[in-house]
Amino acid sequence: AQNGARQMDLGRRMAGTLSDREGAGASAGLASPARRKPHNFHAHVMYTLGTAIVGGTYKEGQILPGDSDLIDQFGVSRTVLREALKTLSAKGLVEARARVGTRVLPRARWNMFDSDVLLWHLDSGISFEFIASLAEIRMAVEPDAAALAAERRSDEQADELMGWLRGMATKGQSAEDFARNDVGFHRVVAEASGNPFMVSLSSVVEIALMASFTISSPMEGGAAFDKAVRLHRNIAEAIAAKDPEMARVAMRQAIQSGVDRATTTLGSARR
Amino acid sequence: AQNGARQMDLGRRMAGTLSDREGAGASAGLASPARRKPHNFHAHVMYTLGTAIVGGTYKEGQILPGDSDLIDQFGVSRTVLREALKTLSAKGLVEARARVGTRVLPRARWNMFDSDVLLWHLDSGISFEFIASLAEIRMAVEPDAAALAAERRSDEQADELMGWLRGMATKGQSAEDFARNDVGFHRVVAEASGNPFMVSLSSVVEIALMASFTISSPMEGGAAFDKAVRLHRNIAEAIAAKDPEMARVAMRQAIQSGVDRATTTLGSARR
DNA sequence: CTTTACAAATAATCATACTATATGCAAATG
DNA sequence: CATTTGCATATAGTATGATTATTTGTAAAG
Repeated sequence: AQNGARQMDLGRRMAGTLSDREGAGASAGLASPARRKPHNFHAHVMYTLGTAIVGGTYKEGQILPGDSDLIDQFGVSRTVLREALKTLSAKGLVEARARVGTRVLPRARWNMFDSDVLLWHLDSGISFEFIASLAEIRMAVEPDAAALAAERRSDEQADELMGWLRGMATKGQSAEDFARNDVGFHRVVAEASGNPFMVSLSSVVEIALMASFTISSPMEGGAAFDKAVRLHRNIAEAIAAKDPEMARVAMRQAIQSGVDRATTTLGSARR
Repeated sequence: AQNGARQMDLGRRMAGTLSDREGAGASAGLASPARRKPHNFHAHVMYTLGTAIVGGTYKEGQILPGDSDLIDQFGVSRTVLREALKTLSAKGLVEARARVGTRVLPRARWNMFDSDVLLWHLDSGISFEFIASLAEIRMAVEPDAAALAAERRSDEQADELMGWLRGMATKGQSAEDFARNDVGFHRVVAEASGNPFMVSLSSVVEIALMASFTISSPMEGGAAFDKAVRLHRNIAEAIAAKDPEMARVAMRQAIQSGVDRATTTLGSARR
């Protein structure tokens, strides 16, 4: 029952499916606006399955539907489906074995430092504990990164830091612009640390910051804005002065301040 | 020039290629013995390209050969090649764009916390700086993980910790067994921290520890062995006593000791 | 009860054809 | 002459059907 003159309308059928996805995927796409990644079939399947797994629709150890079922469900070819599954496998979410199917791996094997996995977590319901965990990791790594940066920074990097700081201090900018400057600042600190792992962690920090700002931006209150700028200035100055301990403390304060703001806002919104 | 009665010997040809790879891949496979992952075509292509990129054969920003070239080079089908590239893409090593090819992304976008990426780094020449970076990350995160574990551990986890410690303290075991116990110990600490990111980092720690032991195992010297066991006992006891600060300090000492041993051995071997 | 052999299910691989998309060049336009 | 527009082309993306490999459950043999 799967033959006939079907090859003729392949193009039309595919175009139609693309449009359908564009329309149906709007609800999912809204969660993260202005993502400039090209969202093709493969990305759509990956996102849907990824959020379903992270969100608990498919629990750990569970076998998710076989190839043919998923093909029907998504209306894509086996090629696309398999590439999506391979991608999920690469991120440690699933493992495919012959005769048993594709199994969801235990959370311990998920690569939490993967940007996509992180985004899926945020998209599938932002939990208080998750934000706390994010904060703990930042609190563990970034102060050390700042200290290392104070020891190893180049002059150019010190200048870059001041540039982002000036951006943050600009009055009247949008919350998104402020976040962008904040992210840039922290990325340069990571780069200046000279440690590739710290740099890799920047993508995590980036997502954490963006998530924080969707909860509460320091732009809203003038006092919070001034405080954020002042704390970041302390970091930049400590790194410029090549003072590791001061950089460590300053970074700790800046992170703590941001986390406090986000958690209190989220906490009051819960009641 | 690519037709004829080829479909007839597909099976034979594939079986032959598999055997060839098994033989030719021995040089690459030797670097990591007893890896129980099923190494299929896809894994072979991924490993070869992955190490080539990480090792600098393909530099950042460079376009790697087109699909057809790589198909010829590896003797695999388009499906396999594309799945391998998708996997590399998932790990942030490359990005494919129509009309330009598959480009190697800047190192800053590589996911350094991916087990494969990490292994490829170690396989493509172990550098002094890389080990130092690994140590810096451990030093930043694991003491905090130990402190959190001291606050949040369950009684079962405290018992588990003691179990792994007993394993480490066992006399006359192989260096590999000792490493396994060490890895288990640190993984339980991460789990007890209750932070999924710490758990995810365990795979990094695992690889770091295994790499350290290929350089120098504390099994070699009796004094080093006793010291390692003693330092780990301090951690376990601090966590059992729910003393975060003591756990933090103890973990710091244990890591420092291991790193010192590895670096001095590596340093003296260099001269 | 253990081992071995077989069968079935499922992922893995292959081959080919076609579509979508981005880049560069050329022609048209101001 | 500079700028924009359109088209050709190269490359990745997608589709489909067929075949092989591998694992596991089950049944038969010991």
